[in-house]
Amino acid sequence: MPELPEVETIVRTLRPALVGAEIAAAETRWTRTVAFPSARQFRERIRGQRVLGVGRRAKFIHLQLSDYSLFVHLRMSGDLYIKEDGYKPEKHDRLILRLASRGTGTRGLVFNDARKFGRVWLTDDPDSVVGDLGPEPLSDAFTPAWLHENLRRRHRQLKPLLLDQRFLAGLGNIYTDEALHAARLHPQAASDSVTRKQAERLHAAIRAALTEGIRRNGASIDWAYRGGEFQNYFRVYDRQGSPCPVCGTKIVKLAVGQRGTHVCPKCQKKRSV
DNA sequence: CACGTCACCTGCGTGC
DNA sequence: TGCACGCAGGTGACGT
Repeated sequence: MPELPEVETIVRTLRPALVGAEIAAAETRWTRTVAFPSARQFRERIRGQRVLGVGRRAKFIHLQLSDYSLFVHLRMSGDLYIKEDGYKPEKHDRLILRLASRGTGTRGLVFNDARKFGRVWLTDDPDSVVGDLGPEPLSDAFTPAWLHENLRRRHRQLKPLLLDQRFLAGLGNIYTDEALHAARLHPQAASDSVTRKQAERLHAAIRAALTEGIRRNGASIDWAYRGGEFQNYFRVYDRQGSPCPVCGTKIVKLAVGQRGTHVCPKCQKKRSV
């Protein structure tokens, strides 16, 4: 589920509660959730680690620990939250880190994930997890010139390329559809057909969609507990049959690279505008 | 290299 | 009500 803005929202929520806490023990309730190392080594190594910082790289949550980096990827249905003392593990809790914080009792950092796609890594080599990612779309490295140049370097459909985390890191299905609509580009347009001016529009649209998503605390679909409200401001995503906010034409849903894709057939033409 | 297909999983909405 | 089916904020391994 979560894309960059949802992950950022989670990071901002967790940071004040986690920084300074000590991980007293780990309970692995679905061992495949631990991508690296083995579940047993994970439990051994993480015990006694202190949380020095909480950050984000693309859709990865990054906990800087005393001796390791802990990365969490929520994939489609994962969530990460603090549970207070005395909670009972719930149905889809896959990993629980028991926390010993100054003054308080034993809280838990819980990784809940209905579909079991989410993964965690505990490593002293961050690049082994996030080393192949493209630039952060909200960083200075992501410029209109960079986007234009690198779009032209490939011959790909725009949307699958924007979803490719090695190309650009953080976009998912929602924000890609939203950005392409705002930029008036068709998701199946060839990346090397994008003009300088179109790349500038796309760059601005990507930044705007993500920034707006963060400002609204992300989107909550089947996921109300975060209080995100970006879903109330979708231009095209999940709005098939409803009017385009720009021209009133009915939004159409198609499949692009096996992903549900939402476009305004009038605003977004395959052939350049 | 680009793209299609399937796999990984569970839950929910829809339609019969 | 029951049940089959399709679809879901993601990614990665294949095959062509």
